[in-house]
Amino acid sequence: MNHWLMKSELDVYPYSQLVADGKTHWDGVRNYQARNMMRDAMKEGDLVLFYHSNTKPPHVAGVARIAKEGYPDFTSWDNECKYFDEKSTPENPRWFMVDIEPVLELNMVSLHEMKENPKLEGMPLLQRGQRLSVQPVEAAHFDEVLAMAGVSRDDVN
DNA sequence: GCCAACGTTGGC
DNA sequence: GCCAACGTTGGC
Repeated sequence: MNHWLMKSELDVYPYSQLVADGKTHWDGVRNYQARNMMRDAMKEGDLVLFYHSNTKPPHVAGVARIAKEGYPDFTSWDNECKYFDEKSTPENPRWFMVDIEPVLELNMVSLHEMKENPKLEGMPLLQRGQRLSVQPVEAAHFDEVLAMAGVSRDDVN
């Protein structure tokens, strides 16, 4: 199983909204690296750290799970949609998304705390200048973030 | 294929 | 609001 981190702006789509919705399609990603991960690497059942960006403090808010593997992002050919891309069509989709569902809300683990934790050294999220909204997470790092939130792997199975 | 200009992300 | 990082665009 692979592990991931996905960013969402708190005031755009918070973890609580994912809980309320029960499941959502992760549309609007328009970055090729992130697209490739969603299209090729994410597998159903993979676990995701759900991260709130653009808030104080930025933090991990919960665990989610890949509920449906990569498929074309239909908002990309909807010209009413802000994510419209004229180069993407149903016949030749340029952008992909996955579905995710909530698993467990976590006690907030702040970016600051994570930076202070030597066990998380090398985690992409903590690298200077990284901006990817979808990132891979090593299993050991994933477990350590869970530990910081006071839960264990067993709690998310 | 290079690279300057520009836009976006996102922490601070 | 600032600005570093970095992706994208488009002229050449």
